Amino acid sequence: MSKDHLGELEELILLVILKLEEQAYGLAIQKEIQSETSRNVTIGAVHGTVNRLESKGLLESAFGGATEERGGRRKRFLKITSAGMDALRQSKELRLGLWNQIPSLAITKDDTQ
Amino acid sequence: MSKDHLGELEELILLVILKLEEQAYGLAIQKEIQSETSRNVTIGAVHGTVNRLESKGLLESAFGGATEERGGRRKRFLKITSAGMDALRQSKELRLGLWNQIPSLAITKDDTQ
DNA sequence: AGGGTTTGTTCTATAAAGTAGAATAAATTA
DNA sequence: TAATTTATTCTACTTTATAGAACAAACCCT
Repeated sequence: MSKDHLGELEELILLVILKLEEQAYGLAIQKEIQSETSRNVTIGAVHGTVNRLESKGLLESAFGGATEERGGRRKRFLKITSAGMDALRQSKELRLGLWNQIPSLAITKDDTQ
Repeated sequence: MSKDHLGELEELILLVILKLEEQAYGLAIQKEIQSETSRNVTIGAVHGTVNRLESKGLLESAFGGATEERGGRRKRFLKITSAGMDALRQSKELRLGLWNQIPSLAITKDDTQ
């Protein structure tokens, strides 16, 4: 079927949310993208994309409690759904499949952990 | 710096062009995407993206000669530039880096050729 | 309580990327 | 030169991504 693939920023944000685990919220995502890719994505772009992903059912959000002994508004924490994980895995399979058909991009043992 | 990343379809098309080697042109790309991903991208989408990639210097195009003993218009063959290869490699490094920080997505020897 | 500071999300406008398919063009065959 | 085949180009539209200012909610201090 068509139209189930992730946009480029959508995929990046899902991956960063997984990496951040319990500390995944808008500003943290923005900072993580900056440090991981030297790319300056604005906070509006992050939240806009997060909202889109939530409406597609690929992630869920919930506001954290107040009083973490700091000032500032409550954080909106993000969590990947199983549909979100499926989308990420599908994207990974697609790329691995193509890379491995192209000698100069194929995965080798150097790429493993 | 910012703004050097590939769109989702841009990356897919570059990879397919590499795979198709000397037979990379619009219709062949469309068919390859269909068979590789079960995704129906229209021919207009393919050429639009190819044009954008060419104007960014990530690929080059040249019309094939006539007379291949068939009917039909000349093919516009596509070839990745070194800047295009760099962009693909950078995209690969970014994903490998993130996947390998996420246990359930990390690359294992099963993913190698 | 009121004002200031910090931390974070929401909102509005625009640009870029992707979708869709009809129109058109160039080649061969008859 | 008309019909057929193969392929690109064109036009309009939708979805994604970019940008940053405006706004909100928590804390601290006096």
